[in-house]
Amino acid sequence: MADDARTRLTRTAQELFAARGVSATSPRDVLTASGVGQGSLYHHFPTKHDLTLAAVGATVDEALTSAMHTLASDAPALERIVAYLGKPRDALAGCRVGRLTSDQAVMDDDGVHAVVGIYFTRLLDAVRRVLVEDGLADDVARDRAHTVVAVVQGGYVLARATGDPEALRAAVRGMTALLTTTDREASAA
Amino acid sequence: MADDARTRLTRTAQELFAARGVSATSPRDVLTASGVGQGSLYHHFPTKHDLTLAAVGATVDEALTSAMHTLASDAPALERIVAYLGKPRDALAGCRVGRLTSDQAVMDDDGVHAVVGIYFTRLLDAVRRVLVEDGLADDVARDRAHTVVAVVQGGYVLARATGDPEALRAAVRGMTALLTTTDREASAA
DNA sequence: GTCTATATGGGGATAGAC
DNA sequence: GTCTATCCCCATATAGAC
Repeated sequence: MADDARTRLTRTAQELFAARGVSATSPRDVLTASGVGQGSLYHHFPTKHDLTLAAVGATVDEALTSAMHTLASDAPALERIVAYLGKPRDALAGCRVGRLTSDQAVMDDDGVHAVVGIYFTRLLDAVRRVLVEDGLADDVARDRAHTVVAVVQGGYVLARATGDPEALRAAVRGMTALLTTTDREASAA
Repeated sequence: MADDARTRLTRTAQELFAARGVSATSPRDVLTASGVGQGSLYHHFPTKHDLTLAAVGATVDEALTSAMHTLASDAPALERIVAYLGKPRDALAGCRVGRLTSDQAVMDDDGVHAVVGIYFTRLLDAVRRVLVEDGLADDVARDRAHTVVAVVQGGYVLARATGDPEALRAAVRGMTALLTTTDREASAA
């Protein structure tokens, strides 16, 4: 049952949301792009909220799985952080989850907003744990985890604003340099 | 001439754009909130594009002036970077400029998009110059400038996603700690 | 479950008088 | 420069048949 109407609708919505955002995507757009009929859409998803929740939920699950995979490899802790920073990313497209943060349709919908919140809460916590494993104190690790995730999210913003994907790479390189330099210092101490 | 119709329209649009984004704000919303009449709006701004360009342009000017003020004080270079990072910010509101980066009405409008791009290009360049002044090599300074600005932008994303303004503060604290630690190391060398 | 038809409200603007 | 009236289109559904 991988491609019944419901699944096709969810997947199409995920793609359109990633490309244009939730607010800018109408149920009609999803119908047209998925090839599913109107009666079908409103049968499976009575309101746009329902469709949005399903699509955003699926996207968050996928993104979280991918991030956790990188952060939980058997490499040394610092290398996992560097790997997370350096993941290949479509900079000009923006983060499929982070972008939702300035999408009015998402911010106005408590259920969907909560799902986006959970994504970052889990991601921040995973990064924090890796940093603790690397030897950092709890509070320092917490702050630094926020910094690491923020650099990626902000890198997307810079790339989209300037139209230059290199802006994200530069932000990540700068962060990686700071982390690996600090590490050397810590080892020397 | 501080409060003729044109000025009031621009200022009202700036506020509404900051609060709800460009896509989610209609010319009608601006009319109503400004108290100006419909004929008046379409006289001064024939299309939404014109109104958006005026409002976003004004917001970018203000934001740039404020940032430059911080970055050009007579304090030591590193302190200016730390001051930029630590500026008081309304974390849950998001960056008035950065948020536009995922606003479809902005990304679809080349003129407005360009103005947003200029904001970040200038800001990044100003930060880079301060870092060079602090003794960093040109390419290292360029990367690190991206990192600094990205941390702020990403901090906003985290704060809005989780609903917690502390997320921005934590990201900034983490970055400040890394920068001041590295500095100590550099001085010791 | 899926179809076609229909409905309401707002977005973005135009027309023409004052 | 500003006013009121009007227009068309699309977003988001609802209705009821098959």
